[in-house]
Amino acid sequence: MTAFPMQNMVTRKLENGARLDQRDRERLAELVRGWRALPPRSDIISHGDDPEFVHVILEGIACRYKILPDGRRSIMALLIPGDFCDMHVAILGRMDHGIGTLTPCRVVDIPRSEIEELLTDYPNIARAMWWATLVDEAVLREWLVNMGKRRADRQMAHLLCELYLRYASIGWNGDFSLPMTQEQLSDTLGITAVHAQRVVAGLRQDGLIGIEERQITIPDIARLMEFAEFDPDYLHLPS
Amino acid sequence: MTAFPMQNMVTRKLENGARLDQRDRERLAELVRGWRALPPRSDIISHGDDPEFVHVILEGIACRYKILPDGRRSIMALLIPGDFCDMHVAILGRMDHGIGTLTPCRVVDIPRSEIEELLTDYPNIARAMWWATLVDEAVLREWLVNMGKRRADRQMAHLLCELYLRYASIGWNGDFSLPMTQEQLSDTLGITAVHAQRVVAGLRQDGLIGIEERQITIPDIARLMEFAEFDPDYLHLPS
DNA sequence: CGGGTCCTTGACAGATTTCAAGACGTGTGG
DNA sequence: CCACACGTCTTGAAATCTGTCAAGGACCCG
Repeated sequence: MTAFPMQNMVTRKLENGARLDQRDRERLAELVRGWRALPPRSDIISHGDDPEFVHVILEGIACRYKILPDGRRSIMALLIPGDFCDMHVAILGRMDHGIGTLTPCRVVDIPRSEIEELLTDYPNIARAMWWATLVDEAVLREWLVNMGKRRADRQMAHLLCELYLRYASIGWNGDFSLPMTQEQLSDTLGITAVHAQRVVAGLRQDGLIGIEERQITIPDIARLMEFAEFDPDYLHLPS
Repeated sequence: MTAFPMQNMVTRKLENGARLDQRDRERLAELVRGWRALPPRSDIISHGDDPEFVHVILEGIACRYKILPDGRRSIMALLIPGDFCDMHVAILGRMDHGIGTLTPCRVVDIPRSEIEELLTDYPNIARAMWWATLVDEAVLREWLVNMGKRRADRQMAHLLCELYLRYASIGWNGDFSLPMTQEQLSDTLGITAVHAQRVVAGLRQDGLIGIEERQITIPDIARLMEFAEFDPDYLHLPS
């Protein structure tokens, strides 16, 4: 899961939500020109910030997270290439959570003024961005179901199916292999790292997932989806 | 928790998110003129619908929910007076979950065309509605943390604190008492009804909540908030 | 080599579910 | 008025899942 044509991730993602024309695509291509590289475990934006930039992931995996009073971390969203981190925080005024990298990332910082202009002058893009926000909300709802009602092994399987489809939806063409640690997965699913390891081991033993170079792979997505009772409806992808 | 000045619930709620002028208020007052009454356990809008109306709760409690393949119900949001049920589904195209009443409700149905007009001609209201959508998302994130990291008793306490503040934010002036059944609470927290009952009994024994006429009351909100480690930040209410 | 991160394993404790049964209140119909 | 059904709440005991604590191994990198 390394190099792949990254300029287009944003366009591909947004085209799932609205029809874009050539002018839209060119503007988006301009926007993501200058990027910066971030190491793992670094904050893209911190809790409490009143952000002047909108951030977009071009490569790598980041997350929304909160730290509890006792120091535990809760991951509430995974952000992959094409995802906007904090599109509409301006309306809320301040971040109520942090966003940080899990793997090495490439990130673009877009001044809020440019975004305002974008939303005004490019209605297709504006619509696509609201679509993305609403899908994020739908994903949160599904995670809530997942966490509330399913046991850890199905939960893990469900998360993997979602990521598989989300990567597919941005045109990811290589094999799926997930560069997340088991601790990161456990913070995402709301279980302990020890338990996450046992779950991974169990899924592997059942042949539902594979492990190559410490990364999870999916030998048979259909089987995994069946095990997870996965219904892709909530991702609102074009069929 | 019965009769209270209901026409203003919508205005009060939205005024937490944006400054409204007299013209905005008058338009909103017109919108919620005609309402209908719904008994408990009835759908306001069903999974899969492509809705032509936007629904607003004027009285009672409703919920977003999904039914799992095995028949269990998962409640992903509680909707109280002033809340818009399905404001922006038009962008997504179809409902990926259902919305149903938990108690008797009064609901307004607003044609989508009127909403479109509202969003165009009343920018303050449009902004307030996006604010509401983003707060809904923030609430979902907090629920995810709650469910993932806290034990059932704190979870229950946390939910009660949130509802207390949300009622306060729409100008609720009477005593807080919650007309939800323990089964409804359990579906919201992702625990079994049996366990929910034990948790409620425990909180009651510790004096953190009271029960009057089968409804939960809060004798000392400060103590309950402390127990729940509740931080109201995520509700983005004006301070 | 040393230090760090990550993965793995075992035994035990704790939280939550499951299954089963009964109590309580309310409304309906005989 | 009573009998009955129904939804809700309550309780107990056992099974199951998940967390906790503790330790060791694998791997990478300076």
